[in-house]
Amino acid sequence: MGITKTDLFSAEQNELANVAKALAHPARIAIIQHLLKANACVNGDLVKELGLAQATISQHLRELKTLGIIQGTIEGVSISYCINPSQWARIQSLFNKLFDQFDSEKFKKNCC
Amino acid sequence: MGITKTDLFSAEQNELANVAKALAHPARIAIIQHLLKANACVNGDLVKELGLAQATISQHLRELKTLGIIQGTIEGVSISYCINPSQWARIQSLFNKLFDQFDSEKFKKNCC
DNA sequence: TTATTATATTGCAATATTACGATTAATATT
DNA sequence: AATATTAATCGTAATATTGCAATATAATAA
Repeated sequence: MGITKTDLFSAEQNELANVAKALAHPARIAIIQHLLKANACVNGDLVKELGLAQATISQHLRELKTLGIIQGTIEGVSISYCINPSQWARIQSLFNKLFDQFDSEKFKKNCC
Repeated sequence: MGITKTDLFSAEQNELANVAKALAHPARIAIIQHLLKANACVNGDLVKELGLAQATISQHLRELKTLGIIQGTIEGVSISYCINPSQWARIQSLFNKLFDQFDSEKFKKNCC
């Protein structure tokens, strides 16, 4: 089918899965890393940085924007993008909540 | 196309994207959470826990196994699953490396 | 052996994703 | 106004993902 049965899972499980999906492409990882490194706004020179077509980059940017991970502000003809700090913090906490469920000590004794 | 141009990106970017892809489905999140919560091996009663068909669960388990996130050991007729602690730690560190690139102080002053 | 139980694999349909050329819309420059 | 620049959107092709019924496989039980 190719369609996910979201109703079977909790809101948090679905949200985490959606965030993970946003990170599930190296181009989007690269875009995020670029914006994190710049520590500020960056014009759409991403097309030159990554080796993908303008339309493709634009599509990846839209996905990240849809999830609120990045913001874009118009700057004349071009557009400046940056990480949305609060959403990025939220994503970090979502992942940390998952990672924190892991107790490595118990696993050492108990695991198959 | 539906095919990712992995050659344009670094090994680490591709690995992180692949790990994110493994987490990019609520059923796989739920499976991982279940195994983390148990803190031990769990027989394949996941089919009853989640509301998906046996074939579907088996497919999700295979994806997680392929990435080394979970392990399965045969236990008579059934199979016991658990988190692979070292791979889980590695995944955690991959994400943390990404999150650590974010300097919230600089963003407060500088962002668009 | 035969049946039962648990899981994996196969095959398929429906939908999603990735990528890009072409086009469009908006602003700048001349 | 005419042209150039930048980025979004549309349309389309190729491939991937999700889900399940049906079947296969493997181990145990009767």
